[in-house]
Amino acid sequence: MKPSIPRGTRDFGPAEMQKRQYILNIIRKNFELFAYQPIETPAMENIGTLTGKYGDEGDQLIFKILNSRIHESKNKDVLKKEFDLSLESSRNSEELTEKALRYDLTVPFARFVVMNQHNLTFPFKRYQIQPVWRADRPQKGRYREFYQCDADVIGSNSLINELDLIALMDKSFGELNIPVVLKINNRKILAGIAETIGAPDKMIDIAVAIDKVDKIGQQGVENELKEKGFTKDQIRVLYGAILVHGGSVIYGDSLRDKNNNINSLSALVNGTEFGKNETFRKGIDELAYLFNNIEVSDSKKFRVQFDATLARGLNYYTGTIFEVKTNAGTFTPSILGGGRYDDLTGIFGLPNMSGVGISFGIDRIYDVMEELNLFPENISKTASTQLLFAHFDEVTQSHCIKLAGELRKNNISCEIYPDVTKKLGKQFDYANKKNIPFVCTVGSNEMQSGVYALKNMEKGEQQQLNLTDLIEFLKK
RNA sequence: GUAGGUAUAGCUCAGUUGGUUAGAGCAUCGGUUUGUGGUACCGAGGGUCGUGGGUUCGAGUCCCAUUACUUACCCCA
Repeated sequence: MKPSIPRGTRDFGPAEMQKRQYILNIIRKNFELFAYQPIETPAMENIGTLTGKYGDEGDQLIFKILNSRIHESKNKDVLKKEFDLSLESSRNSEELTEKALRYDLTVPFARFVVMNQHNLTFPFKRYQIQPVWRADRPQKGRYREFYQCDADVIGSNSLINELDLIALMDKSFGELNIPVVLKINNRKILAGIAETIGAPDKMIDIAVAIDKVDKIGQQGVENELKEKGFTKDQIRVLYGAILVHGGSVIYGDSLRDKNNNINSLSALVNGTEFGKNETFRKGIDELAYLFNNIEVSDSKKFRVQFDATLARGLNYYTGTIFEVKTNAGTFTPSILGGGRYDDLTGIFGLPNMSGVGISFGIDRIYDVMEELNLFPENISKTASTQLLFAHFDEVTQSHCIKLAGELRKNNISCEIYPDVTKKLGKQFDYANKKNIPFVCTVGSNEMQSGVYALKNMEKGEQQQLNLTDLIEFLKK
């Protein structure tokens, strides 16, 4: 049988893992620095926990798990009926699939919070680093299994939490050395717009259409809106707010334009029909607060923009929404997403629990860093084995076991060439290929004298050292 | 769901208008070299050309189907 793995999934070899861990370590360190606490949840959830939270498109991308032992069911007639219905339309049948793989970390977190509400101190700040699964069609930067690194705080309405998360993003992307743009919007603004033009349930349609203005132009957006059933009048009013200001959907650009951001916000309130809508004004107020209070360490590396077209497909967002993209290179997918959800726990029976969080997508961060060549050069050498013991027979090999033990006591990473061979060349070649910088050759002479030959593989130099000196030398 | 592209050795790929026994580089193993690697030279193993059918005297090459992979749209990390 030819070995293979499901499409959209990947294996990671040692070289890739070293880079992935480099990214993970920076993010995890910052999560802890900002006082978020770790949790983990199961890979699978009961399917009812997940459905209905991600929007129609999202729900269809949930990986469902076929119930086991359906052949033992006593209700096969029901199963057959359910199966036939499932062939006709997209639906959930708990007779067939009562479990599913998690689609993100936020919804399982909300479920966790409700189940553990009496053991948690609120506001609760948690971080979670685990894989998620989506039944998407894989392509560049899009995987069916990938890691999310989430930081959320739940049980607090304060916009201080948003500022905290912005500082966390700034620091993390700064340390990863990725130049990024943080786009911010507020679902209340989108909701206010939808209410004003008399289509309160079509907020997502509006945002999705407007978001494409860069790609398909104003006319294209208009056509798409018409297709979605908007009238000419509605579209005209919409354009009044969204496109009139400089012809762009982006109002401010970076913190250096802080005033520009704020001015354009107030112009929206005072100069358009939308200003009369309370939800809209609330959204603008919240955004203005954030722009007035954002502090970032380096506004050249970390730019912040208000983007009125930023929508995000997930249903549960209600306030601030975040998205981060890199602005360098050709591969520029979103590498972080997040936002505020006012009532995600309500459906599980715990209302009035506002939360806000972000999710780093390390698989795409990896792809971006690879393209921009942002990994440190020495990354492959930093964590690898320091020394290989080469030998000639069973006697000298077993002597190496003792020596390796001594080195490991001193935290020196080393290994013994596992096969017995007289061919030193083979053993040196092995060290070479594994990037092991030192080889210690142990023959019968060395065993008797206690003085070993230590070779520096890079320089080709060799020196004679006893065990104590050997350890001292390698410790440096 | 829609539209493209690709499939030949472990890997990356050549393979001409259809024509003898399908090639190269890298990798692997052996040798030159039985206590010193990277280089060099010599040699070896490794292929039902994704699968099934068709056209033809003859198919890796042309046609049809099918599967897998891949890219873009949609949506998303």
